[in-house]
Amino acid sequence: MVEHEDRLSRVFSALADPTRRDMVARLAAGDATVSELAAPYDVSLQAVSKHIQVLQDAGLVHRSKDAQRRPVHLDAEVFDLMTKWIERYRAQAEARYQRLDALLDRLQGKTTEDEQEQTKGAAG
Amino acid sequence: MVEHEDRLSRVFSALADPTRRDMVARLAAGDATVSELAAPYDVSLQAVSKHIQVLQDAGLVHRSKDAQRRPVHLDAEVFDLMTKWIERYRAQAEARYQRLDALLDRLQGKTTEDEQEQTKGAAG
DNA sequence: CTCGTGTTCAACCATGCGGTTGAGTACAGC
DNA sequence: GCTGTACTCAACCGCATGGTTGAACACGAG
Repeated sequence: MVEHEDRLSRVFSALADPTRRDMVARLAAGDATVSELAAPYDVSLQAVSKHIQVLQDAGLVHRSKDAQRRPVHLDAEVFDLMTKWIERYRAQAEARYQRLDALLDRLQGKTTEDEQEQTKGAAG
Repeated sequence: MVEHEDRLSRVFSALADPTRRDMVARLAAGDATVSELAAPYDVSLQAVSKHIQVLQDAGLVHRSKDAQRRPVHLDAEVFDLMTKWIERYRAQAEARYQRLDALLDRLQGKTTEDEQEQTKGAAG
């Protein structure tokens, strides 16, 4: 029913498979046909074809036509989607961590009111 | 029992679920207990508990103890793992794309026997 | 000790996914 | 027009996963 998984989910999901990640890694070095991609793995061509379909559905690659061959090309722009998501929350988490760090610093001084004078907010 | 999936696979896999991504997003704003995390979703507490387990197995979070509560804390360092992987291949792909671009510049005027339609919108 | 709260464990079910094999499609070469 | 090559489609299988419910565990408060 819920076939309409959002893009990010499809991208992460596609990259969750080691074989598919390896394919992407190799495609980063240049386009490759299905059989070329399949060569290193001990699986059927059909399985590889399916993997490519998954990558394509995630928008990570697209296939063109060259006679019987179907050269696969990496579309690296989708990476931005992930990177943005990751960076957003990492930054948030890190900022929070630093605030907490500073807060702990301040609380440390607050136990003895005298030490409040120590301005250690610049630390870090 | 191939439970020994590599780290990267577990991270990508964990983040492939929208609910789990949302949890991570909320955890970036600060720690939360299981019930707090579960509140917005229309699923059982047990389901949420399982999600947290998945995130934990991926090294994205860890749980501490506070009486009966199990505050969940985001471990954002794992993001680096992904970012590094992504950046590595994106850079490679982009470099290649630029080389190809330069090559095409040089070959300009020389048409091959098989004209390919460039449906690309070029660089964003 | 008992009770309530917060969470996990266990069993179960439906769906999805990675793999297979077998058949079908598309194209180049003889 | 056959034959071989490159690939996809379709059906099937086993297992992992996300969900459920019900029981169990851990702990603080009476």
